[in-house]
Amino acid sequence: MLKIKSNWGRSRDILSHFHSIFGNLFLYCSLSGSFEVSSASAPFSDSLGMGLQFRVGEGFSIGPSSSIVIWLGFLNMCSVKNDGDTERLPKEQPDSSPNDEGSWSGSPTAGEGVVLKKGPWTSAEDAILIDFVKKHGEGNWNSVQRNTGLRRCGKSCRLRWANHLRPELKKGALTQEEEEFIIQMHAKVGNKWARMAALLPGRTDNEIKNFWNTRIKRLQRAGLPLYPPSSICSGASNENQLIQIDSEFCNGDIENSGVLHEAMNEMQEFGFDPCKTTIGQVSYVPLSDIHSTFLLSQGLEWPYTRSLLNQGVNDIKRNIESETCLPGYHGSLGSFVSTFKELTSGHSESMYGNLGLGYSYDADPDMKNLLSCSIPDSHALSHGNFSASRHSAGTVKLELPSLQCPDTNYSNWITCSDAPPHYIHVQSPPGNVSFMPDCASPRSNGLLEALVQESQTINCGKKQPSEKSSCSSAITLSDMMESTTVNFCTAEWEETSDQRSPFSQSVDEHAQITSNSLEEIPPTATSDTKMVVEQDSTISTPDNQSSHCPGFLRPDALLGSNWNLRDSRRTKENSDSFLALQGEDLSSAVVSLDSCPWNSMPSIYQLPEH
DNA sequence: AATTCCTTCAACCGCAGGCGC
DNA sequence: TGCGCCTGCGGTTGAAGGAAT
Repeated sequence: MLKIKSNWGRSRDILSHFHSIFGNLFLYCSLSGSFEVSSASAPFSDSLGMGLQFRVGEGFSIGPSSSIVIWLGFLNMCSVKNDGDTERLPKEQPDSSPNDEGSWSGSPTAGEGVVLKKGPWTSAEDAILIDFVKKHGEGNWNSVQRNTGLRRCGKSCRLRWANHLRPELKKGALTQEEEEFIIQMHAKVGNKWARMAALLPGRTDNEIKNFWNTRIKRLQRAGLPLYPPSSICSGASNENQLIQIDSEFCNGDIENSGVLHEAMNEMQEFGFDPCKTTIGQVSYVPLSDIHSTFLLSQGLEWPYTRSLLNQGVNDIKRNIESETCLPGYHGSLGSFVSTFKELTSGHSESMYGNLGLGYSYDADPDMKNLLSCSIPDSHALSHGNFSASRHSAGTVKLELPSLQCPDTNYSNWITCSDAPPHYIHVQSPPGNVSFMPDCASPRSNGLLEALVQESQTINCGKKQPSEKSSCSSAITLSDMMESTTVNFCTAEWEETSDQRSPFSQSVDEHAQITSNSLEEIPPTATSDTKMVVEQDSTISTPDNQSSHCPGFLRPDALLGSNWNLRDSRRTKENSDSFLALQGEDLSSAVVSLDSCPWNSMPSIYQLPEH
């Protein structure tokens, strides 16, 4: 960008000089923003709005006494309009302007064979785009190239406008409040950058994404948790609301859940004030993550510390012993959450800890199982950071931690109510989920590696110095990939005499959690851990076995858990009845956690075809 | 001062959904 | 229903600049 301040005569000389240097370029004079014209003669007086363009060396005139301050950008690739006449000039060949910013080679071509430019935008291009948007509004981006000659594809124009040229954009670094908001939002919605950006006026999804990626790299390196406990806590501070929402969900009236809609609307319309608002004040807490969020809100550490979790288990066991079922568990997840909160309330202090990356392989099967049960749909969930926001066929995409499935179809995760005896009803999200080796591919963004690394870090931190040496080599990614298949819930309605709908009975009638069952969770070792994903199927539980899990499991909650579920069977009629109940193609699973032959689950590589 | 490493961020890419024909 | 176009989203890349050596 050159600044030329001159009277007209000198300006013309200068422009001619540029012309001699750059050839038959187009010089673009933006009259917006930094461009200023102190005076101009008649021919240009009506062009003082936007996008004054002229061609070097051609007959333009301006009053000889005019003094112009011109910010010049060079636009050597497109034809420009001149006094309303669109002039299509012979194409400037890229190789004729090797010094031009951006790239030409391999660029896509527009309809007229115009080679589109790639690479950084020039201010001249910006001005053209701004001009176009001012005249035509946003949208119709592909017409930018057609109407202005700007040799940028529509997507590029849209991106440039959205990320850089929009007048409402905030410049500068994110504020502390905005960063906190992003962290909390990420804990809730995962990598939904656009959604976050919509709630952060003046910020772009790209900006937020870059912030997050930078942040996780930094924290990864430092071995710090991704989610500060305070962030998570505030993210679910309104427990009552969560439970209320949850209860309504559990009543099955999802679509008409006023609370849900209210919460959703509130989230979308609450007019987030980055200076004042924290996400904790927002009641947007999708059901699918209520439990995990709640648990995390208790500062529940993940990996859960053995002491805490043992304590929690013991508490639950005591309650189980006295009541057989979880007290207060009346078919509502929220109720269970309340129960769990009560059970763990005395230990919340010890719960506060590492909420971030860190799935501990320091197996404590009891607790992991327990807590896996408690977190039905969590991105951060099991390991604090795994997430699977997209369930593409056959694979789980390991995206960075969030506590929530962003595209949660809330109806997909209704659990707990009206399940038959000894069953835990689980609905898995659409699409099969598996844990495939490609998770460790470079495309996986290194998250798995990060996870492993984090776990090592944490484990090392917990161990005595003498143990650290072994710690570092305790788990490697390859180890994990080779030895770990994670069994997801595969379930089927047991062929019981009761052929009623699985939903015809309430959980509080049937959910039975016994201390015995808790103790029956097999000891685990990483090498034995398996992940199996099946969909639209159920796992049966022998009647003489009680489920360990109080009703809300979901597959990815088991990621990294040490559960190995017994072989599964499918009962079509039960599955069909479930689907009929749901009225949509949802996966369902009834999971029972009996004393299954833990190693009999098929690995994900042996998934039966559905 | 030169080089390497690291961080940041703008921009590209592929994909998916919506829409009109 | 299929196709093409447009738009939006999320993942990824690579250039630029700063920090470290």
